[in-house]
Amino acid sequence: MTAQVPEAMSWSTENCTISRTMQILGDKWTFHVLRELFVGVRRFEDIRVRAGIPRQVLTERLAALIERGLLRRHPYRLPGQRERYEYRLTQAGLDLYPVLVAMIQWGDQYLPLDGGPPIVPQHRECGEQVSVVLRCEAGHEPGAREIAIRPGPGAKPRELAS
Amino acid sequence: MTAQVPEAMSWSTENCTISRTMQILGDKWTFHVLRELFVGVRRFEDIRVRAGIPRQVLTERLAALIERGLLRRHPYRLPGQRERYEYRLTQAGLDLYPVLVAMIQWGDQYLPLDGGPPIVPQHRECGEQVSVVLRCEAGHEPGAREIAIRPGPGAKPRELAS
DNA sequence: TTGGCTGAGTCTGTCAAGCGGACTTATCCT
DNA sequence: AGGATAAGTCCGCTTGACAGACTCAGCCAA
Repeated sequence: MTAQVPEAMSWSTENCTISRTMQILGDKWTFHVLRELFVGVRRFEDIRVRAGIPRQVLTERLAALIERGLLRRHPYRLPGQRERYEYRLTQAGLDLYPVLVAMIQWGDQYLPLDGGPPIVPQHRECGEQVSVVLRCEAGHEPGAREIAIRPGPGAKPRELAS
Repeated sequence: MTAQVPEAMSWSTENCTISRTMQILGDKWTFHVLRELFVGVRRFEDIRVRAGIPRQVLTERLAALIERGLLRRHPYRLPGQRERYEYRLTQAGLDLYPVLVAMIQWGDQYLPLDGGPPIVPQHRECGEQVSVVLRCEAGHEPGAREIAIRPGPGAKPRELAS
């Protein structure tokens, strides 16, 4: 029943895609910032208040997301005020939609609220709800137990130095 | 061009599904732990070494994930050793596959490695690579710019107390 | 032209959390 | 009895989060 030595034990974790992605996203606040941008809130002060982030942390996270290419600063000007900047998702940022939608979907299933889901991703054109689906190249849509995460071409054998 | 007041500004963030999901997953280490479990590494010491997590932190994270219902402890016994416990994903945990796969997919696209992807999710039956797809109820598969995250039935108006 | 307002920060001191390394416990083997 | 091992617990240091005060630039109204 118990695999004596799981296959993965022979492979290094140092270049794992999940780790590398988590170095960018893997922070309590980063997802809150992204959520705000995805729902259309783009200004420093609005993001800060809605997400409840300490200013300093927000400053730092926005800078990091810009540096990583997920956001860009965009000048705007309200009538009778000076020019300021808002933050917008780049294509790389927008391509996190599947991650966000998958998280919403999981949360709605396992942490449901009485009143129903508070936020819903929808297709702009038809107004229908959007969800994520797992699909293999052959067109099957496997359930969770039919999937395995295996080493790929870039996998490195693990060093077993003490 | 700039939305003067984004629609989302009128809605509360307090019960947001992403926040609630992030209260469980939103931690630098939790995803590393989940990755190990998804690739089949289940034992405390193996997880600790591979993920490079401080023992204390691992202890705490495993306990939290168990309490939240994503993992369960499962007794095992190696020949000539006493009984110990390993950690396995529950159905709720396995249902995070779409989140993990979406993250791998994003990482492979935007943080590619020379040697190709180090880990690949595949369909056990046919061996083909699995990816996530966004799909609406009407069967369309919208791109990132065709999606909007809108308030749903459970959305609460925001309190504007200072 | 002075003074106030506002958005977007920076500065500062406190306190919790992460961290590496040493120590502990329980069981099995020789 | 002595040693090995998995899974922790304990300890002190350092890093980061946090709240709250302060700054800065440009615009407005008086």
